[in-house]
Amino acid sequence: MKEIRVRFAPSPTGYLHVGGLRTALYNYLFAKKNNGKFILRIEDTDRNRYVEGAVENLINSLKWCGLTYDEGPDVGGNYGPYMQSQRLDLYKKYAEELIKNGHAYYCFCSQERLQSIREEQEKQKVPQIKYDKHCLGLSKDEIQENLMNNVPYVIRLNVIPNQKIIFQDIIRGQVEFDSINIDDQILIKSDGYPTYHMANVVDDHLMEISHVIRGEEWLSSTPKHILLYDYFNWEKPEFAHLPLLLNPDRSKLSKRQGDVAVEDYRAKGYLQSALINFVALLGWNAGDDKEFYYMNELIEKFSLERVNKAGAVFDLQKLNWLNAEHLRKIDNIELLKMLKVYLETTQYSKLNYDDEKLLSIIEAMKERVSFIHEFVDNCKYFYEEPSEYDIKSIEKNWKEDSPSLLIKFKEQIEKLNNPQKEDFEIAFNKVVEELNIGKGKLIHPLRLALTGQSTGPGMFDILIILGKEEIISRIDKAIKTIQIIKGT
RNA sequence: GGCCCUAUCGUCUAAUGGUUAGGACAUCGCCCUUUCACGGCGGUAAUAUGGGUUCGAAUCCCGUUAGGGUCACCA
Repeated sequence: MKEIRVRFAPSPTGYLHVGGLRTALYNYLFAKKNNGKFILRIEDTDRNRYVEGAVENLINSLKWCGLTYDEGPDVGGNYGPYMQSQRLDLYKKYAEELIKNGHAYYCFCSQERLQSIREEQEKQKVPQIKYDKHCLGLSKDEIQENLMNNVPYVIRLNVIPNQKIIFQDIIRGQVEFDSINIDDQILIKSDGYPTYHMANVVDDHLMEISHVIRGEEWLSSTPKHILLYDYFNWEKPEFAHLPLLLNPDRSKLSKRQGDVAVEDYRAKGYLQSALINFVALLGWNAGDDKEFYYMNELIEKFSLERVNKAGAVFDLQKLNWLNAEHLRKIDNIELLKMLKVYLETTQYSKLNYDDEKLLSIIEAMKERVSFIHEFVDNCKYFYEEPSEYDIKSIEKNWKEDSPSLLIKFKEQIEKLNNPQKEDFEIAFNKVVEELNIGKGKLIHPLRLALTGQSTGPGMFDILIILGKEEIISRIDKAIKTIQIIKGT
């Protein structure tokens, strides 16, 4: 059997789009599943859109996602170079071959003439605006003369009209087009660079790509590619056109309506395993109820036949849920490393908490967060004393006798020497029993005094993390501050 | 506008001619917990529409509607 070879072929626009990530991922999964090769090819044939550092950025995002490729610009391979801008001679050579066979021709028409053709056709309301094949009628001598005089030219595909072009798409089944609707596509631009269609077909052939897996936006240009394969007399690859990723309003996923770059999600603290899991499920499922996947499981289960036809809305809520799920599966030692990295970027970088303390924060918060940064943002009271107290909680939980209860509790704490979690528990119970009150009467104002809010981990987890001295000082401060707030 | 693709809960989807149309996210309620979260249980919620074919249609066919893609010397 022929070797499976697939490619991800982005143009370097500056970042990796999540739609591109999904395309890359499906290519990767398909290759790995079938013991094939996954190739990265950079389609940088538009000199006007050159962006400094775009390729490096793309490669970084791909690597962060764990999509390692077998061949590519920075890793090499037997089919290189993998940057189209370094393959210009090849495209030229094949275009000239097409000219010899009559399947392509030189076109010397100016932009102005093309413009006026278009306007004229628009006026006449022709169904499909097309080039009028004017230069196809040029004699050999005229062409020679133009070339000698360095008249700028492009090379166009000579499309024969009224032919049915039929191909099988793995996802969509049979798709039919009529060549009457296909323009004499430019193959080589006047700057000598190829257009997408030319470069793509030549490279896919030369690189022995077995399956072209790409976004649906390419479906309607596939007949052009089919024509090229036929005119070259080359064997065609299999095609699979993936459904699009959509905004919540069902338009094509765009920057205007949220983040589209992989690096944005990375910067916001999304885990790569969660992003991959989420994106994999946008348009594919294994046919069962499983939704939590790691990459190796995706590889095992993936098949193109189970990819959906309809576009999928990129739903942040589900991504957030998956992120939390993935986060909870990470062991605490690993979380500790991640938390320390994050802390370095915050105002608390000079706190120098020891690992034991950070580990207990992780332990206390793990079921309550969806992101690493929430080990800090959702419980700042572990890193600094509260600067304000939740007003609703004051109204609800701060009673006349709250200060005296807290003072009683504080007195018990002051007696403790190097207290452990159980000691706090004993001290707490002692106060409650002596005063013969419900636990809530003390727990609520205590939580408010120590954290400034009414929600969070168990009280004794908070106590042990804060420690004796901090508890005492926070109780003192809270009593003073809240009395003032209540007074006004 | 031409051509092409698509259409199941708000969202992601399952059901490839016979199911009380299933699951997940979100949402609502209850339980657990003297907080919150996690967890458990339950509820609301879908086959766009009109015709066929068939004993039987979400599923096959045709029309309509709606959405999307594409029609560049961009990819």
